Amino acid sequence: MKDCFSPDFDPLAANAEDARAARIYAALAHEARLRILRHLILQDACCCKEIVSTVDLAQSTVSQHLKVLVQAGLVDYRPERQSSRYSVNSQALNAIQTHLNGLVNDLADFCSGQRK
Amino acid sequence: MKDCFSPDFDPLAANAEDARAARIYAALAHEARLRILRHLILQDACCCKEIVSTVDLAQSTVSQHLKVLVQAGLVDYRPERQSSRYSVNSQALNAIQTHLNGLVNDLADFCSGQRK
DNA sequence: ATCGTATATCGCCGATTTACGATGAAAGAT
DNA sequence: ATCTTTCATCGTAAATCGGCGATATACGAT
Repeated sequence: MKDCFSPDFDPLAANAEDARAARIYAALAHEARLRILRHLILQDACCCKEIVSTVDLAQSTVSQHLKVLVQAGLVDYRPERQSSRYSVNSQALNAIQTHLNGLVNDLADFCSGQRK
Repeated sequence: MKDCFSPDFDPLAANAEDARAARIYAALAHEARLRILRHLILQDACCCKEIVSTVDLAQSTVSQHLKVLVQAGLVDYRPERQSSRYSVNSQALNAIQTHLNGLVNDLADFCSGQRK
């Protein structure tokens, strides 16, 4: 547990996790990508074409969105002979959940006046 | 609980929550705004100047970032005589946490092969 | 060898974001 | 009345995003 109340604690110190978290939040910040991600969650290891068929976007656009998700680490990519396979990276999803929980918990701690 | 396994469930149906969630994720998708938000969490009801002093950015830039957070609903804004007051909207923070939990839980349910 | 399919990438564009300095408004201080 | 402080907004420039069609690659099928 972070010691947020020690005298030299600086909540604004360069936070390496924030940089990574910001990239993941950015990947989540588009309705189409949320749809794609949810599809991948419920139907693992999809190919690009299948996703195109469920989203009203051009194939090239979907490919771009998938690339964003992959670069953020939220989705794993396995190029296959005929059709590539995309699947959710549950670790990354858990990581961003943890990051967000950290914010919310800080708030909860503050509201309850809790000290270490 | 959403019935994700009913025959006519469509995970890709237009999801009104996704639009709002995407806006909030976008607000979180910047390191400076994460810093600002964390500062507001640990030190409620800050004025703009105080935040400027903790982030290496121009006052106008900070003001813009605050505007993004306010428009996303993550931060409340109360213009004051001398110095405006910004404070975290815990409801919005909880809402986005719930949205993210929804994704993660869907994944967990899928992995465990759980059915209703 | 040619065709069809699936996919990634390129080039282009309009829109949006991010940053800054400058300016103006509101209010307290002198 | 005149400064000073605080803050939002405007204008601007650079960068990035989001979308599309076109194209290139890879491979199975004919």
